[in-house]
Amino acid sequence: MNLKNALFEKINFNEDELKVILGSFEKESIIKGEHIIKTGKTCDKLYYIKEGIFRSYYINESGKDITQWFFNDGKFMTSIESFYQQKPSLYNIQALEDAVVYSINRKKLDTLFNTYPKAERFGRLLAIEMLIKVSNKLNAIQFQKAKERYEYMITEFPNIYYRVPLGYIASYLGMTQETLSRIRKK
Amino acid sequence: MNLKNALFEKINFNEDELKVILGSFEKESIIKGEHIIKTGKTCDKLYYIKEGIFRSYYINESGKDITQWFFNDGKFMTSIESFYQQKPSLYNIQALEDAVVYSINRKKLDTLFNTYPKAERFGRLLAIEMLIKVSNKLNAIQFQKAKERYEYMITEFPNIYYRVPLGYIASYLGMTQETLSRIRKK
DNA sequence: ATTATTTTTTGATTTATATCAAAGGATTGC
DNA sequence: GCAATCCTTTGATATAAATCAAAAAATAAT
Repeated sequence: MNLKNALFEKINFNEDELKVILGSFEKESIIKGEHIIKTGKTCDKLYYIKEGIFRSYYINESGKDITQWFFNDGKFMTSIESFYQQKPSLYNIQALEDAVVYSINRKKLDTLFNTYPKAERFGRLLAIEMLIKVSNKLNAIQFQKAKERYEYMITEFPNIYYRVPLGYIASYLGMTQETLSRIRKK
Repeated sequence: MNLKNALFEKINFNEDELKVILGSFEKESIIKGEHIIKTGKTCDKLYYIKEGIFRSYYINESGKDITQWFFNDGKFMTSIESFYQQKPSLYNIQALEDAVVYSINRKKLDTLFNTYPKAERFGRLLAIEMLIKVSNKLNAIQFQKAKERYEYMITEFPNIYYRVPLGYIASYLGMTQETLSRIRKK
């Protein structure tokens, strides 16, 4: 899906609005393995993924790499609390495949929010959509057995689960890669 | 905190705006144990809690009562995906103490959103705030031991953890009440 | 192609927490 | 004030998943 359709899906922007909004984004190419934001830095951009897969992750106190979320094409992505509250990011975000994205910085986005109430609404709907997804993951993680968590993964990310390293999925689901490997065998 | 200050905390509404917005809310009293929304019903109201504590919960496939979230005074509360997407609620929300709330229905809120871009912005900031909190819980639940999860609870809900039944906290944290009881002993 | 590196699988053992069961405490209602 | 609920604690046992270790498979580099 392209950015225009992604915007249109939630809000009926008119042609003029679309022109300005689309014009505020810049195209970027990112190669596999590259980071768009690192822990400790303040994230200044919101991204729309045209092609590719990304993950957010952090290294915990015991040195383990923990994947927090996957972002695939057609979705918006940022280090939320860093971008919106302009404070250091707790997460790294890394491309898992060569990717093409459209980005907008905080300043330009604020201008859009101030100029077009519809843009503000789009932002609100996007936040709510993400909130519901995170809640769903929480429910899956909180009370389900390892096998059911993997089933949740397949439902939530049907286009991703077979494309990214098993270890990343395991930590995303709150289990070790050995456990996930054993589950997959069945 | 009162509703006016809660609004003012995020957005500099002017006097006229505040008057209309505050006038759109209705005061309600709810007694301990009562439900403001039940599973399967569509939630039509957003609440501001002036006094009291609430919890959202559901009964899972094996019949267990699982607390999903706690809401205390000074916070906004609703069954998010039900209220915003107008579909049946997955959760019940119940008062754990006698409570006083201010409520606004979806229709009136939409009018406010359409009339005052600042209200829309308030809605966006509220959604983001909640999103960050849910993410924090997810990180606590996903990779921490039972003891650390209880410490997260104390940090996130310093005014609640000693006021609600231990069983509710246990399921909120993804553990059994026996485990939580043993942790508390220390 | 061959080596080097990364990722996944498999096995043996340990551990945190769930489950089952029952006894104590604390509240609520009459 | 006593009975009836409800909530919390304690103990014994079971279990899902973590940990540790190493082999096998897949991918990338020379």
